[in-house]
Amino acid sequence: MLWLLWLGFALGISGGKLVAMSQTNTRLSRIFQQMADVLEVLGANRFKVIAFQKAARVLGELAEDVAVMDSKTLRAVDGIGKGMADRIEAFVQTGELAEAAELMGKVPSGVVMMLDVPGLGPKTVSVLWREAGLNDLDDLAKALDTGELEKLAGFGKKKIENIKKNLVFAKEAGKRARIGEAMAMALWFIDQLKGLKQVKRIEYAGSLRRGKETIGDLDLLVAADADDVGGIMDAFVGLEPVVDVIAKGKTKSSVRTGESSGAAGSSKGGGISGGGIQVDLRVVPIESYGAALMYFTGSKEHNVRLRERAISMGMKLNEWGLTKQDSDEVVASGSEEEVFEALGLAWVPPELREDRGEVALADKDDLPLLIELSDIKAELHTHTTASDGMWTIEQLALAAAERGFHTVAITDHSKGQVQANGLSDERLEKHIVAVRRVAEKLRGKITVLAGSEVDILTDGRLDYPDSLLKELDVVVASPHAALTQEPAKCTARFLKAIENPYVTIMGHPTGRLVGRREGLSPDMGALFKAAAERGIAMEINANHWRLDLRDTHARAAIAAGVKLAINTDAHGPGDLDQLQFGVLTARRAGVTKSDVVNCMTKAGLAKWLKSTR
DNA sequence: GCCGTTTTCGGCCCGACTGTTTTCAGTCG
Repeated sequence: MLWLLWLGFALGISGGKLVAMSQTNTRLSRIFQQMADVLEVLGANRFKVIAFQKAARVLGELAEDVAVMDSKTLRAVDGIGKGMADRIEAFVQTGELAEAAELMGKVPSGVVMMLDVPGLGPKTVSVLWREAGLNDLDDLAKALDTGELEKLAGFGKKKIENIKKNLVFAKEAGKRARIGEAMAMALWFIDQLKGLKQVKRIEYAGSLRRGKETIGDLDLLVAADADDVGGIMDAFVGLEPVVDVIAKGKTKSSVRTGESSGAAGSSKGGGISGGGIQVDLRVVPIESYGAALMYFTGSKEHNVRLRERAISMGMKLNEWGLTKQDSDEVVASGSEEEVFEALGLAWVPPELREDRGEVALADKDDLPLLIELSDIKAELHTHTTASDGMWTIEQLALAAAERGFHTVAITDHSKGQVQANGLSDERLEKHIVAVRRVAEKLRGKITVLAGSEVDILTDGRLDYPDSLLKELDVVVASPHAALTQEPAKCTARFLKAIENPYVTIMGHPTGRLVGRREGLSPDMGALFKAAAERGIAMEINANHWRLDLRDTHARAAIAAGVKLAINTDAHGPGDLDQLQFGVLTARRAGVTKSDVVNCMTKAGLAKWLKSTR
């Protein structure tokens, strides 16, 4: 029960309107972040700066549109107090925030952009602006060459060289790698280092361990004896993809990788992280491993919450362990479980460590039992050579069986997907026969269902007539075109599709591509309500380019009582491995196996499919 | 600016690394 309350609270669900990504929330989040930046350069109270940063973060993650939230609910949101609520309401009323405009007028935007240069913080930027008269990155580049900056206090040769070197990364700031890329890279680094005899334990931490859809930098944690640290650091910075050593110390090193390091294993060009990625390596003694893993996994906000709790209990928490405040006696440090327990908390799964109420739930031992990868027993969205896949029906079915699935649905594209060789009505009819033939052949090994990923046309009609859809076991209805439709229009479009009596799953509902395409912003609350009433499932498309529904949507979906489907949308070998990213996304949403149709037994799934008709 | 089973004022997490420093400030996560 408490869990559901938390869901409601975290999402701000109070009968309000739920949108994919509220324009108001996004714009205000951006404005508050800019205000925080300007305040920082102006040397404002740092807690005030933090308050603006937090408000920006909270608004960016909020699933409900602040424009339709009532005043009381707004003020109940963690991180939004009277001041922020007043600003939000003023912005909603007038469409602007005079205070923000005034603030931005005090510091040139080019000066604020200097904060994006790694190593340049508010203090340094303030000096460059006020004392050296630099107004933007171009000014900075020129000043670095003339040598005039050496006259400034605190500016030595090395510092100037570093700024010069880091200037190019200002443009890369904020660019993040998709989780699929980051995971491959992290595993590559771990593979290289785990063979060293000094390494007792190694794993990735940070936002990758938390399963975020994009990752800013890789965090690796190693357990080793103090005497062995030097050798490990040397090996780390000497690895082939490393092009720059940012820091190298006794317990911590940071490097940057090259643009096309073989480690990335990325087959698709473009995307978010055009350049390399920063990798941080932290080495601690095995006795501190648990505390260090917590520290390094974050999130920062979650850690702050735990440290505050430690203080209130007369203890101190850092990466070395949980200690008594007065005596420095170590209370817990070896494992995460021990540290959480000593704090009076249940162990919190990494995916929930975002300071969204999980500590309060852990305090009551009321955390949800999150879905696991091994809970998935069926794949309901796949493509074969009939449309744009690389597998034959049988190859695909056998691959699914090999993974221990009891059911797989073949769902090739519909005729509107010309570029993907979508099936005409006639071809689909023949395809169904072919699928049934394979199903018969593999009977006993795996259940093979005939399906289709049918396009939701721009007006909400489906790409096949009902008479044909009726013949299918699974109908995944997805948008592939008109992905810039107005929210109201696409909401109506999707509601109409959900009404179709033969739809079983709504596939990748926003059509976004992580870091590349924004996708649609339908009224998700309305879709979830309709889907729940119809009894159909909403998909978490597990492909790391999509992750659609995203985590916040999935959370809102289960709160609304909607069943979820986690599918890979597999087009060929290897794609079934994408399932892990869908499961991570679901876990971040607090999803349990009972929320997901792919976790049902064979009979249970068959019964559910029937129930959607 | 936010927040509160030590509450409406007085706090607000903690440590590593770097560079320019003779003991520390700035930045980062």
